[in-house]
Amino acid sequence: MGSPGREHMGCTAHSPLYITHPHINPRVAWLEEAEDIKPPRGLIGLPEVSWPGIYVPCYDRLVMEENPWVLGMTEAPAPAAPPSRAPEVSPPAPSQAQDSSSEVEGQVEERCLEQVRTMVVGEVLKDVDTACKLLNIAPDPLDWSCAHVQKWLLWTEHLYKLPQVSTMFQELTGRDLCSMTEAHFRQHSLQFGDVLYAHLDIWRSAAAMKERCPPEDRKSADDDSWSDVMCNYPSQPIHLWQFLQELLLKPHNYSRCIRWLNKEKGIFKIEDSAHVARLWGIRKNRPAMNYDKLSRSIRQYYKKGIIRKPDVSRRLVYQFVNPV
DNA sequence: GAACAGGAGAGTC
DNA sequence: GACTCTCCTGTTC
Repeated sequence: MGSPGREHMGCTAHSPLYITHPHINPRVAWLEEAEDIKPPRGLIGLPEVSWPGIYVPCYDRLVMEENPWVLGMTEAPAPAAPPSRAPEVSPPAPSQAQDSSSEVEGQVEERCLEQVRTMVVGEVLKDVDTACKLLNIAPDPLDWSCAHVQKWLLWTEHLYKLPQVSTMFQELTGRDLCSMTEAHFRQHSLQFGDVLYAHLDIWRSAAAMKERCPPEDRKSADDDSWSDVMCNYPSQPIHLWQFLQELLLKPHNYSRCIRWLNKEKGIFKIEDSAHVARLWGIRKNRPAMNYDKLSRSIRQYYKKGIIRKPDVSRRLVYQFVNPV
């Protein structure tokens, strides 16, 4: 990708993500610094749902709760490899035994880290994919128009509860953004320039990774999210009902704001009306969108037979006439 | 007070 | 013309 600011990203013994992918963001690579875990400035406060592999609590959860195998492997290393010689061979000297045991532990740790790395990178890519689909923008910031940049800024503002920063980056294309250094970002927004720079860097890293690792190679990891992006690009206008279905199909990310009550019947509930309206506003570049307007648009579907109220009408509950 | 229902006009593609 | 946004009034929960 050859973006500025990438030159400093050297590969070090303490940056395993670099080993997996030499262009990965250094702000992501801090993950393995287990002894001094603290998020970089740019990632403080990232919501778990959005970047589950990056935020420290998520990393803990990933490793300890969702993947007990990691814990198990760390606490009880796999048995040592069988001896290569006959049993009568005298046991190794204490120092040798220690060496071989620490070597095995090292290998186990290495394996654990490798698997965690793969998961983290996979999560980052998946979340970038999801955002691309929702915003209808390309995964690579270099391809963004001024409108795409504004969408991404609004999205980032919303997701990470930043104050309004999009106005400070007007009239800039994705290429312009990518040519800016962190100092330039700070010039536009003294307080949050570095945060935005960090997020943009994650996107650039993800795009670089996709370039190096084409879809065929990643099929086993997350083929559905990848094909999502490929099917939705280039940009196509989206209908509200399609957008709602997209959210419903990503329960991992959006079940807190919208979820199925009965998927077979197409009945869903909007749990957080303001959030859904905000997402729709970002998607359509309508900052003034609210639930009142969104629900009016939903009601337009009544006549068209796309959405209706379920037989037992409940607040914030709707039904697709033709379930997914 | 929030959600719901629907009319009406305007904007965008 | 289709689709959505926006504003509005009135009703229901």
